[in-house]
Amino acid sequence: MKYWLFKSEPDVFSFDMLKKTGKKGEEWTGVRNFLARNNMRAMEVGDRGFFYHSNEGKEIVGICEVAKAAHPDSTDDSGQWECVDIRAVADVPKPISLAVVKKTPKLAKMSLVTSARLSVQPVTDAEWKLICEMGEVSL
DNA sequence: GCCAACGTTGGC
DNA sequence: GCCAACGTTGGC
Repeated sequence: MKYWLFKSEPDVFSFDMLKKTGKKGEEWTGVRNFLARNNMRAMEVGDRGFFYHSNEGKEIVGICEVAKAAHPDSTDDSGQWECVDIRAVADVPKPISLAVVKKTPKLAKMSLVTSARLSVQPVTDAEWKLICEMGEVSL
């Protein structure tokens, strides 16, 4: 199983909104970045990801999972962009802020810090474990 | 609201 | 195929 991080502005699409979509989840449309697209192509159903709120909050607030593998993005006319479906799995009881990530030596080289503008990022096993511990996530 | 960082585009 | 210009993102 691989791990990922999905970034979203909460006033556009928040983790609460994802939770409301239930088991079916939501199409993660609108990604127009090649690296992010490649990351999504590498995803498999059941892969897990962090849900990060940018701008507002700037913290990891939830755990989600890939509900559907990469497929054409319905909001794209050119046919070159794809998206996956994700669904909410659990809250992060103690959200992990960007400031904390930066202050934690083991997390300081996460993509979240080094590639701030990438909206879909890979997360390593070690980073995943540590953040789940720090956030008191129960899965 | 500003500005730095970075991806993308287009001219050569 | 390189590189400058431009647009967008996101942290502060």
